[in-house]
Amino acid sequence: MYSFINKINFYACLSQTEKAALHDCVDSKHHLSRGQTLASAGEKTDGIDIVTDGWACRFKRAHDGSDQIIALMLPGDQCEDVSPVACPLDHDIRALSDLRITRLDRRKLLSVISPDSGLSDGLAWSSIVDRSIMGEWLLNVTRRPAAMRLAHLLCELFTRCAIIGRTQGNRMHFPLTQVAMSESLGLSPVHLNRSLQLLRRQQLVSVCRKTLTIIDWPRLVAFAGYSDHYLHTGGKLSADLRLAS
Amino acid sequence: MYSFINKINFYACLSQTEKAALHDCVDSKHHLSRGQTLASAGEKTDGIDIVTDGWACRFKRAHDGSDQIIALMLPGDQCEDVSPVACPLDHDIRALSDLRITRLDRRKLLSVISPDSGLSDGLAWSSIVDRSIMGEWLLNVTRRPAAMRLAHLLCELFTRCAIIGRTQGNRMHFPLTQVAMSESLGLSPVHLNRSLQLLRRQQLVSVCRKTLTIIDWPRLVAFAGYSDHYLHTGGKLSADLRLAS
DNA sequence: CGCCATACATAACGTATGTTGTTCGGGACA
DNA sequence: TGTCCCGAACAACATACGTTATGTATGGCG
Repeated sequence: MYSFINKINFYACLSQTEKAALHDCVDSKHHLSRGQTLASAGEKTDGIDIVTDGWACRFKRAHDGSDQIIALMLPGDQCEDVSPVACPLDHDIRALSDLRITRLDRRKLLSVISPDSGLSDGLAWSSIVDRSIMGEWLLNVTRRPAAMRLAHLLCELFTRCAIIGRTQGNRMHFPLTQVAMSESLGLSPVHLNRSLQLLRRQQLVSVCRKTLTIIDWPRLVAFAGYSDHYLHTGGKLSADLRLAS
Repeated sequence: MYSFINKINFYACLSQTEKAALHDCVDSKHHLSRGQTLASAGEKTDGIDIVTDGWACRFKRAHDGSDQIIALMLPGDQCEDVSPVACPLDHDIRALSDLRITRLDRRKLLSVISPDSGLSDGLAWSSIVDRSIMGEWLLNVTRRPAAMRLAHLLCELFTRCAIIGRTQGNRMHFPLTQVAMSESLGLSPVHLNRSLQLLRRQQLVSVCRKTLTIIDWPRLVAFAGYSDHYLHTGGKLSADLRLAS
């Protein structure tokens, strides 16, 4: 829940009353273990589920049975849009690690949002950023070679973790397996492995034991051709990210 | 403008007053010719631009100078989200044909939307569908081989044109060049040409003189592994699409 | 300590797709 | 009617990435 408030607050300033109101919208809390399905295509959920701890992903199954991850969900991310309509999902959501979920009451939440408030703006921003990320992923998988693609994903994830205050210096908890990364990037697990080794050999990052360490942030950014514009950070993170080098 | 109302009305029922109110939100109208830039990355637009005639695209430039189209915009599609925040674009928008644009006043539009109205729901749906399309594109470019990818795109575009009432039987106006298609699908122009020829040889479609003709809709759908679930048509188009075979 | 499951690494080989360059045909325009 | 030019077609070649197969760590657990 605090990750969620952190994230919304990052994009638009929330008042104390709004923060309290959000807590009042909590309907229930759940735990899921790694690999479990959170929601399936076709389902309509009445509430709004928030990832409060752990990572999850949205994915689609392809004609050949392989899965493509179309979005990674970090703490603070929502499973559904905060919108008046409860739309049936067109994809599945799966836990990539053990997960804590907080379910908000959709009606209550909608009633709490007053126009021109920080909350209203923050939710709008969050939705826009989610979409921007998909656009950047589209560019990533179509135009960048494997290693660059991977580097770009790592940059994005490090930035997103910084936004919700989950980085420690140049390190962060990183529950993705190589298979999950390959499914995100449209690569085979083998080729992802090769690419990861390349980044390691170049002394750019190290990924091991569920920990991602950024060895040389400026060079990693250059290698990936990364810019955090599409995350709409507004430069608010430059200090945190400099720490990472 | 009518395409826009058509589209919103397809997803949620608009009252006569709401339709009239939308007309009142019109701020100005513009013409653009093919190739012109509608909006550039970093720009914030105060109004909401609607494509009323012609096609446009959102695209991003890659490190090697090539362009990736991340969304195709048909009549009725919006350039910006109808949200309280005017967010700087993270990509460019370009006219793929001669274009007519209608600009709505954001503040007026927002004030016209009452909660739990058809308009409110329709706009929410439209935004959800835009996002779903991106998710499907992500699957398309990463997991499907070239010809299947192309077939899938053609199915999608035919469905979207049917939604706004711009198909004639098994035909539709189709302003995309092969280069534009290749930029949408993450293929080289040459390989797109090969794929298009394959679909033609298989007697599935014919694309010529800016017209797309569906020769065999059921087989095209099967070949593409297409389902319009992600467009949330709710089966409302089955009649129109049967016409296409 | 030994068993097993899972994740990660490496190699050999095949193939889908990209690249370069050339040719062709049909509108636009003089 | 001829000329120009853009979009489309085609061929020869290059390569990045996928596939299959097998080997190596690591950690949980009785």
